[in-house]
Formats: sequence, C-alpha cells, structure tokens
Amino acid sequence: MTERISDAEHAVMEVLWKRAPLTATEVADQVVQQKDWSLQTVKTLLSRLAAKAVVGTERDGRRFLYSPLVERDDYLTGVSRNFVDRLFGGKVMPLVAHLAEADELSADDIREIEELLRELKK
Amino acid sequence: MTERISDAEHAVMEVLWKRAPLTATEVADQVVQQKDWSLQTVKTLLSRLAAKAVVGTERDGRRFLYSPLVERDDYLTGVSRNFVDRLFGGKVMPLVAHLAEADELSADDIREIEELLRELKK
DNA sequence: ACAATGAAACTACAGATGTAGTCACTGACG
DNA sequence: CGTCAGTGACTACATCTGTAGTTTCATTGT
Repeated sequence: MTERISDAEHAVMEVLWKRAPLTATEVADQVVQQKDWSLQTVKTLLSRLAAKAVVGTERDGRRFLYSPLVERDDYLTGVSRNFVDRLFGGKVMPLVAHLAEADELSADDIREIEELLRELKK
Repeated sequence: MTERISDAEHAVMEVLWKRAPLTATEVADQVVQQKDWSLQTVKTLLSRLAAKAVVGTERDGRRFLYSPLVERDDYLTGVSRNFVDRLFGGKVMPLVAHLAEADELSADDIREIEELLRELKK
C-alpha cells in the first residue's frame, strides 16, 4: 500500500523531512546544493510526489506549501524491510555480518552497535 | 563502475549464484518456481545481464551456458553500501537502531548480532 | 532429405524515471 | 496601466524496467 518513492524523489523528500512546509523554490534551493538539478526538475518531482499523495499541498496565495504526508521513519522501515528481505532473506544478522566482512564496519562502529544492543536488552 | 542490476534481473542472478553455469531453460525452470514469468522473460533478462557483462556466456553447441561474472558478495557489498549511504548517512548504527525501534529485531536477532560482533573483535 | 523442435536473436510495448522546456496566470513595480 | 518575474500546469522525451511475442536458424528423429 506504501507508495513507491524513486531515488530522485527521495532526495526531495529528505529536504521536506528536515523542514516543512516549504515552497517549491525553497525545496529546490536546498536540493540544488546536493544534486545539480534545475528548478523545473524539482517542481516535477514535487508534483509527482503530490500526485502519489506522498506530500501534501496547502495553498498559500499564489504558491503552494509542500509537506510530507509520510513519516521518514515509516518510509525507512518500509525500504529497510524490503531491502533485508530481498537480499538477506529477511534476517538482519547476515546483513551485519556482510558489512562487517566487507570492512564496512570500523571498530568504533562495532562498539557503538554493541552499546545500542545492550541498551535494547534493558 | 558496478553495473546496475534491476529487481527482476536480481531474481535471475540469485539462481546463477546458487549454481552455474546453466542454460537459459535451466535458469528459467528455477526462476519460475519463485516468479510467475514466462521462459521468454527469463531469456530477456539473461540477455540484458549478458549485455551488461554481469553474466558471461559460453557456447555449448547450439545453446549457451550462463555464469555470473560478478560475485554475489561484491554485489551485496555494493548495494548495501549504497543503501546505507543513501538512507542512513553511511552509518550502520542508525540502520540497526532503526530496525530495532521498528521492532524488526527479535531478541534472538539481537543475541546473534552480539555474538557476531564479539567474534569480530577477536 | 524433411519436418518438427528447441534455442537464440530480434522486436514490442506500456509504465516508471530522470531531466527538463514551455505556457498561462497573477501580483508587484515602475 | 503595461511589463516582468515568479509559480503552477502541462508537455516532452530518452532510458530503464517488466513482461512478453515473433522470427530465424540449426538439430534431431524418421
């Protein structure tokens, strides 16, 4: 049921998740610092997101204010589960194991994660 | 530099990663148990993968034998890094934290990961 | 030698995606 | 009051993806 968000759209969402509501121009100003896109491109992405009801629009005089309609957390949960399911058979352990073996985990990372897990077991 | 592999193509790759080389028909036989695709669809996917040099072809008389040219591990590393970079700022901890908060981690999962980390620190 | 079979090659086609351009309208400015 | 700049709406268009169908060629059994 969760609407699909493409990579390009995701960059726009990140801006809105950081602060909202924003006008299209404000969003574009932020996005352009990351991606080399034109204002029109950002507007198109906002329209598509609005069409999918992933962002909401609120009229403000001549322009619109855009706000996310889905929580970043919910989105992350969805894509994370999907990712782990597709690539690691739904188990997180193999993912962590893989990252570790690929040297994507520093000693500090490991310490941080251990502490986090200790907290969780409270 | 790592060639993009689409979702559908990935399903085909999983079969080849399990066993290779295989003929197109053999691959399709496996894939069809998971996805409800026609033989032609699987052949198309194999062709696209071959065009991208993600699988290699070896003539065997009248037909071809297909084998993966990229290691599953390398592929996983690439997509995992990309995933963690895009969604969690490149840090694994927030990912684990997120999964934990979203109740995607069972107590068993946590124990397993802890043990894994302990091993790693050796 | 010929017809049926099976496999690769080529073609198809709609929907999603990335990346804009252009049009029309409206309020602000001179 | 006429012009311009900002804004949303609509249009564009090449690729990529998912999902096949059709054509062609070689092989194999009769």
